[in-house]
Amino acid sequence: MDTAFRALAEPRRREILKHVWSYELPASEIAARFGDVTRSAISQHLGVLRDAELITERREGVRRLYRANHHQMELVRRSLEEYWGGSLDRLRSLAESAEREKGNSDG
Amino acid sequence: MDTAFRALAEPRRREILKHVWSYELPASEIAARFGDVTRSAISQHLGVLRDAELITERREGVRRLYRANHHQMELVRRSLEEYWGGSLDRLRSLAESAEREKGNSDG
DNA sequence: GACTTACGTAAGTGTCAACTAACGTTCAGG
DNA sequence: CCTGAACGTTAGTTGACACTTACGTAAGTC
Repeated sequence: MDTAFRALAEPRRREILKHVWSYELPASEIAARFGDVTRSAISQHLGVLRDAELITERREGVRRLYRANHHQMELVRRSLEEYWGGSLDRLRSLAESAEREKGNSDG
Repeated sequence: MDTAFRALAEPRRREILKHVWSYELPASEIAARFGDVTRSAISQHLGVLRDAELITERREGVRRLYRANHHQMELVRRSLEEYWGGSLDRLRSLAESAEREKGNSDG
């Protein structure tokens, strides 16, 4: 879990995670979406995300398809909820109060 | 928000955050709860947490009382929810499915 | 004013992490 | 077997960061 937190601390990795959130993508396609960085760097980021179990890897011929692991992300979110006491009701009310705020810059 | 993610990446800071979650504490008291580290190190951690707006500072005489900023933590949690699409219903069902899992190591 | 308490801050050090460049590996086609 | 594509991996460098030690500072006491 600690590994997951460190993995998410890097903005680039959060971005990658979003790219492979709803459907899987090959490493080359992911790297192509980042113009200011090498393919190698992305590969290393994918390694970190995989170690943190935030993404899963599937091999298809010479390519490797990556996809977000929603389950692990859920565990991370639950970890944050523990600060509030872990109550599901309390979570709901807090989410609702935040709904009225609507203030956000990063994702 | 990016600052908040980096602040939370450090286990020690998450621990500090838990200590000042439900009531405020002076810096000395917080430092006293960590035997393997200097008071200075804790002070620096408090500075990082304050920059990330994850805690608030209140001065009382010579002491400085710290307390968790629940609002900012809520924003962080919301940032994670965005991955799922930000739906409140979907959030609830996911939290419930995770409830059946009950697998956790870190807090 | 001198002293103590409760802090933050600056300087210096060791470690980790993000990056580039170069190399190794696996799979498919001719 | 040779080539090329799509990857991961291994140096090696640079910057960030967590830490300790030493110092500075504001508030209270005498």
